[in-house]
Amino acid sequence: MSEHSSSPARERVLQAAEGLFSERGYNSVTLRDIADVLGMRQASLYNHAPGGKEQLFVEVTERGLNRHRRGIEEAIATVPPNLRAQLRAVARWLVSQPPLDLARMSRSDMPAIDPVHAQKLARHAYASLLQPVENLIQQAYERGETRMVNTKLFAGMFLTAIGATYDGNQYSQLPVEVLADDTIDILLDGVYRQSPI
Amino acid sequence: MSEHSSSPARERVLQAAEGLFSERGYNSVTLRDIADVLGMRQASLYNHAPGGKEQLFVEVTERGLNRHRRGIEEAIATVPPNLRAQLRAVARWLVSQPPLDLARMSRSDMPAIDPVHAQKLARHAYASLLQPVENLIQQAYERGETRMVNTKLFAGMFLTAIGATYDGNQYSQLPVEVLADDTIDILLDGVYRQSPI
DNA sequence: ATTATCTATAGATCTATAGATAATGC
DNA sequence: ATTATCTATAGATCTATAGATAATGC
Repeated sequence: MSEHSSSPARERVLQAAEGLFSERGYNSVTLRDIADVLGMRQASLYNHAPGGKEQLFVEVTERGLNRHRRGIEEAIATVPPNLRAQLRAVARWLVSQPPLDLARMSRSDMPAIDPVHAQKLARHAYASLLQPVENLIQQAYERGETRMVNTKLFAGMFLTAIGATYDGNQYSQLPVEVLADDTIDILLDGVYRQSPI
Repeated sequence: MSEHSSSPARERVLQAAEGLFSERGYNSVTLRDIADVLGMRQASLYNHAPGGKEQLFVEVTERGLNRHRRGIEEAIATVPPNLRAQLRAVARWLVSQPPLDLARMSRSDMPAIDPVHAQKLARHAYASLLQPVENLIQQAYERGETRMVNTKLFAGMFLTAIGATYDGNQYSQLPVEVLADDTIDILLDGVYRQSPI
């Protein structure tokens, strides 16, 4: 809970680590990879993270989740209480950040670290990412905007779909914001010409 | 292209390797992990895959992609030419198989192997998974079932959403088939009470 | 004085190879 | 006879620690 006024050097280390872990995952990133990005020696990282690789991962992941919680909240606050506008705002925030891969985190990263840390991160990820989106869809239902829907399922679909907006469509010319909007249109309107009730 | 009449022992090795690689990814699985599952020594794996870890990964990934191409094709062949029925059939096939994580493959697994193999696998994945789903949505559009939509985007959303059906909703009691059907309903109908044109 | 880096290296783990032994399939 | 396993081990890589040197911040 401490706000840890990181030195500039430490801040650079954390950012490099977050970028790499977020892209490739815990086991695919070595301390040497992180040091190389920074142009320093692997051993020097221990000055900033005495707990080593796992501490570094847990710390940058928690930081990232906190930033997302705030970023998502602020994104929502800037738009009217309308599901499409809210999801677009959240999506714009998400694509401005290092990639999120919840599936990889839960299948690959979490099993590699101390179960106590893993459980804490899993709860943190739920509270920071899934819960806020679940709330949006729930409130939209209460406003009468949407039909009844499994909110957890919808939140998961939204986050993984936006998180995957980067790759796969990397050759598509279109800016990620447009892809994100198209993704949201599918989630909200579906693809049928007209809803066949 | 050879159909390689694997011995039963070799077959067991490939299945164990596929299960682990598919769940955790290339870098998070060691040859010892695979050998442990089989109750044998790590060095013994080289009898079945002289090319070592990378050969094992490439081989089981290609095998898996071929199996998917066939499985998807057969799933489609069993149902009428209707998008919802087709996607449900494909989803039932997918959730019966080891998990697919295209995002992790492209961000984490591919960068870890020989670029020549990576490129080959990427094309293979496109042809076996994305292309067939793109065809379904394209044909549905031509039949007048759906509105105009970015087919690559839709195919990616469908595959990642179904692939993520396992985790996240693992506490939801509901069987994966029901979750998959709900996922498809969202992709086809959206979540709005009625499509607001 | 403290923080940030370095070099050097120990210890663990991982992939891969060599060569011996056991199991299997004509 | 061939296939499948084993033990033993080399060589590479990775994490982490110790202790020296350089940079920074009062």
